[in-house]
Amino acid sequence: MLTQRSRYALRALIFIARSGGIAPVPISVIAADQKLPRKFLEIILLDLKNGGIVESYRGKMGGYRLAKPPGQISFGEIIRLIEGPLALVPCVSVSAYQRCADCFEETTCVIRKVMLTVRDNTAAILDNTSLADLSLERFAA
Amino acid sequence: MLTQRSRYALRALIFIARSGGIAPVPISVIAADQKLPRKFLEIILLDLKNGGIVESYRGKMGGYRLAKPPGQISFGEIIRLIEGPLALVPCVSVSAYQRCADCFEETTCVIRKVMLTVRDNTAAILDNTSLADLSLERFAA
DNA sequence: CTTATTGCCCATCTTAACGATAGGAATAAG
DNA sequence: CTTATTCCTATCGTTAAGATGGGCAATAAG
Repeated sequence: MLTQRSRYALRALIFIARSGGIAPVPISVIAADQKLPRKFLEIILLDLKNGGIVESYRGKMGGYRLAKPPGQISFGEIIRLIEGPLALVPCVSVSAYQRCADCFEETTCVIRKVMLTVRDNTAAILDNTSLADLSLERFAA
Repeated sequence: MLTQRSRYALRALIFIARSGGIAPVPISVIAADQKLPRKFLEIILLDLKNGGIVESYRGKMGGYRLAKPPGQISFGEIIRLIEGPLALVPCVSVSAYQRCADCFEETTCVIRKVMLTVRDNTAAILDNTSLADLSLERFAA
């Protein structure tokens, strides 16, 4: 299961993408429309900013805007940034590889083989779905 | 990421499957061979027992044995039992469906669509891999 | 310059889950 | 009876998750 943070991040970004103009979207607008806890969302958007997914503008007329074209922001990137690796075990993570504790032989580990397949499938989907693929459909989650 | 519990469960079950005889395998043997914390493993095996995956025998010559043929014990079943649903969001879980909080319209939610695809792919892999598919290869995780 | 608006930073809080360990009761084999 | 084993209950420390509140800093409008 994803954490709330990730779900909130996805919803906020989709909302921003759909509001997609030149003008940045203030956090209060995002929170109100998507019914997300305002203060909590602040922290998440800050992470998204530090991760290079959104840019922010302070002061009057400020808010948040996508830092890249929506087609270049994939679900995979968002989830990796907020949630961590997509992999179910550390030894099959591409972005955050780590040998499993007490692993005998990684190359022949059958658990690893299965988990690697899962990871590759998951990554293929999430990395190939971007904020541009969402059209105008309504959403939540 | 899976929890340690799930990894331990998988390793223990694979070990039992490979030791696959009539005699039950005592927890101490599993823990020693797989280098798992004995007491912690106890709790996990108890869950596996209550979940109908293993059966246990007390007293001398006691231990654990698979409750079904290895071909009928899938990774999916094990992980669902120990870890919870495979789905990344509650609204796409088959085994533990739950409407997402603050969801507007489930049918048109684009996040849901993507997550549903991921879940189906993941489930297809994990439900079609069983303890019988592991042959004699060495493993860890 | 003043002021309203907005993001940014810091601190705090509660709750639950995770990972793990300890001790003793039940039970079965010899 | 002794010994080996599972089962049950309790406990513990740590961390993450989810969330809120207060005030500072920047910035644009007037």
